[in-house]
Amino acid sequence: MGALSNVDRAVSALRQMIFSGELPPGSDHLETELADRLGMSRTPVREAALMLQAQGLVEMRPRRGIRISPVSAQDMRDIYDILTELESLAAARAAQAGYSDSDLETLAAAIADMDTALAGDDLRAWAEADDRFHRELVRLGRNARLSMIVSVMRDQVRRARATTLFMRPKPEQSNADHRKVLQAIAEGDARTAHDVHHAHRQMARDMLVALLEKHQFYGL
Amino acid sequence: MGALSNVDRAVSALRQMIFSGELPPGSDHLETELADRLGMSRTPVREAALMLQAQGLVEMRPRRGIRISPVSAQDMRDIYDILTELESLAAARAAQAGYSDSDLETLAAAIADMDTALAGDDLRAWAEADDRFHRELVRLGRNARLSMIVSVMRDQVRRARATTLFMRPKPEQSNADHRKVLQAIAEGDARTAHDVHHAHRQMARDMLVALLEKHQFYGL
DNA sequence: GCATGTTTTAATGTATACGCAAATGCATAC
DNA sequence: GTATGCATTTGCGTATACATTAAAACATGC
Repeated sequence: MGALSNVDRAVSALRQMIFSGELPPGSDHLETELADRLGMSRTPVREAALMLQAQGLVEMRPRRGIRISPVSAQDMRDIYDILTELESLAAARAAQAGYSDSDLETLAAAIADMDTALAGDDLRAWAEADDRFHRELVRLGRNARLSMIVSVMRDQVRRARATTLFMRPKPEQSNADHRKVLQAIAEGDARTAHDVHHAHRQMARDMLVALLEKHQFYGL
Repeated sequence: MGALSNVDRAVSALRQMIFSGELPPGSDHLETELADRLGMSRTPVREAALMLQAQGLVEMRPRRGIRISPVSAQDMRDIYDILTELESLAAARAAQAGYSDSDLETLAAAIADMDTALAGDDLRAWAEADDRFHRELVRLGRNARLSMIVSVMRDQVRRARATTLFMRPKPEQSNADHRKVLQAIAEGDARTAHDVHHAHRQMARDMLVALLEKHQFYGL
């Protein structure tokens, strides 16, 4: 009942190492090396790698090792395009679902937290609350598959954002958008929820891609 | 250099068995059973199952075996929603890409084939050409990740369509939509390409879901 | 009969063994 | 110095062994 298998541990550990930069994008690692590092045999490492491969975090290439996927500016463009469409759909569906104000508390709280973080210049806290907002938004859209796809895409975005967070303009407009989306959902206005969120994400996309291209973060 | 591994073979074989109905939705199968059936050991079967699980075709549940995922009407609704958004995005991007008429030949051919099939009442040929049209459309959108997600979703749709193909109205309107989309792409009209395709898919969704619910194909 | 605790069974998760083939290094020829 | 063929190494794909542990079967008490 210690319910977490070695495969689970390997998945978490590898994700952690990837997001922390301990395993840099583009680097190769032999199955044996990772197995030793994680203190287990090759089998669970291979299975974990297979799962991470399905999510686009690594690529397994025979004899060259497990490669941590690089994320180019082009990748980020593609990913944001998908994210934009699917999150906007979720926003529309959430509006149609007719949630009560209490159902929407989590969203409101996330917005408030972003304001606080912004006032205190705590970008890390802001990013966390921003993530929380978008995660909850998608959850409210009530489409399990969509949630899963979006979370995979968001993982990729997180990798890019880690590097660009401190070089971009303070996201002041951002929260105004969030508020509009929340209001539209509360009012059951699917069209507005969709369109506002769509524009919001498209803006974010253009900004991030511009930064990535300017600084040539091809590896990350 | 007989480059195809047992894992590859297992993936193809299992997919084939799933789509053909040899492994019916909702049925459970032990790893050992499948391994015997495919004439290999458990290892490649497990790895194949892991991949198919990532695509939502099976679920691995400890001690209960590998379950072929059932697809409920609700699942189909969710899947079509995703498909609709992503294909429409692809249509818009294709329109923006400024393809020449010769680039769009494959699309035109698929449409022509659908007409022929319809005239000859060959629904199977129609379904094949329809698939071809949508696959090419997505490809023209030039977003590899999006293509991958869409193809996973389409796999699920295919399972449902197999059963409903012969009980629905002849898809006569369908090709008119296809033509409009093609024309919009040729003219570089992203908005129209997007909207027409969006409406097209939404219609298909409603029809399929209605059929599934009417006939209670919960298992499939 | 039904519920509860105990034994048995067996499917899985993981480790390990091993052959093959790809990559690497080396020697030789030009 | 470069190229070609051969030998060597080694990482991976797969099979297999085995301990763990959830589920099933069973027995026992009410």
